[in-house]
Amino acid sequence: MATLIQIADIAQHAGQEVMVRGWVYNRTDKGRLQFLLVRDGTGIAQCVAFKKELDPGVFETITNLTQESSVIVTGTVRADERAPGTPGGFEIGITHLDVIQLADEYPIQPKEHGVEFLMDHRHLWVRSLRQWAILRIRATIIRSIRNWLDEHGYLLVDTPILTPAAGENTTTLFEIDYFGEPAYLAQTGQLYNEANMASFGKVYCFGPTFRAEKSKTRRHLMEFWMVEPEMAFFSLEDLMAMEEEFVSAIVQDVLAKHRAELEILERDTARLEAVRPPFARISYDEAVERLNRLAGETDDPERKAELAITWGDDFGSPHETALAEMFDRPVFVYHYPTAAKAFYMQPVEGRPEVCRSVDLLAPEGYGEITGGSERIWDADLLKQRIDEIGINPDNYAWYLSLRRYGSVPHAGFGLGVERTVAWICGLPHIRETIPYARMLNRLYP
RNA sequence: UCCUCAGUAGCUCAACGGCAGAGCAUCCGGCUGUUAACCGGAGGGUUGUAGGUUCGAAUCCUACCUGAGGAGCCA
Repeated sequence: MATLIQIADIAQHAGQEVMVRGWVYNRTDKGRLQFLLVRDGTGIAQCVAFKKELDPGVFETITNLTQESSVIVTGTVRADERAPGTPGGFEIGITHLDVIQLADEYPIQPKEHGVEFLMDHRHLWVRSLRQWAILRIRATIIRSIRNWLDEHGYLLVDTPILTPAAGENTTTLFEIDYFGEPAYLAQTGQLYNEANMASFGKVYCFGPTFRAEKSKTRRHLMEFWMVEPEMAFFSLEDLMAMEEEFVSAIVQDVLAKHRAELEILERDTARLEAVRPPFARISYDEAVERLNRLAGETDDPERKAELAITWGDDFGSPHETALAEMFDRPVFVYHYPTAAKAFYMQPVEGRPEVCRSVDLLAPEGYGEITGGSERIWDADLLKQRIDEIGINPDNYAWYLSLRRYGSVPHAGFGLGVERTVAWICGLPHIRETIPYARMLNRLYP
């Protein structure tokens, strides 16, 4: 009796009679010889059918198989270095095959397609080898994030998705009708995290966040996943020390578990091996200097204009890319101008024009993957900042009150999962890092 | 929102003012080691939409729609 196996484990079954349940990834018709590539979710295996070795009806069935038909294959595993697949090197000599459903003509072929077509067929595209590799790595990244935090004393405390008021910026909120009242999809769990950290010390929230920004770039989604740790008694220096350990652990975990997937994606893993503490730390002041020095050194006027920056401006993506290229691993940029950052960030002592904030820029042009800060913990200062930027303090009454009941210095940050996946996988666009991307012009499927 | 580019067969593209084409996919035939197999044959089109210029428009012009790349904003 054939043993049901997973293709990932095919090497352990050499010489055995096995059964594989899955989908026909591709078929090559050589007349009296048929090659099937069958996927089962764990991998892809080549299955070979010789006409003279099979019942004529079964062989006929195989020659009529269409791409993505669902099948149960029975056969004998043998090592063969010619056999393609994942893991590959082994193939199944078919002795029997049952068709569960003969697939209609499948729209996605094993060849190049346009982006729009693939995104319209995302529900099928996720079956493709590249997408399979990416989404498996995504799952590991998420698991790795949670494992690291859970093992280091951080408590998962969920924050609401339906919220009564703005987290940061009212123009980028999705508004919904909450029984006649306006409500908004959360764009951060941070304010709630600040309440929760006073109960548990070190907390994190992890869920989808929503931003109605009309941005149309390779690094933006309307719905994306973010993990946000928040820690009591943490300074900016503590935050950077924690972040570099955390991010390095995620990268090293993916390297340890997904060599095959990274190879499918043709990722240069040497760049990932380098991601270990310590990461470089440069101040915003120094970053501006470095950028202007670089702009001064270049002869290309277009490039010069792109890199030049006046103190006080936030970095654009050419700036982030140029800064990140100066280092072989992620780099921290800290003490941003207060005016360019959110209202709740702690000003630097004696220099209130900059704040105790830090962004982590990924290498290879992947830009900002985390953003964090020390939070203002003094009640009067926080109230003053809220008044300065002109938001309604009534909406923040509970948040402000946290500063009256045992307020402590604290800090936290948010890490964008999709940007992290794009960086680790070496993808040019964030749309492939999430199963069903929600973008400016994309809500289907 | 701005700038640039592109929409032609199911898919990827060619034809750039004068007969609407190819490869892949599909269907039929051939092939016992294919790696996006190969060889022969067949079917498949309101050239994004609307208007204009012209004897004649896929091709030139205008508007709109859709998408891509970049910018801004951000994780």
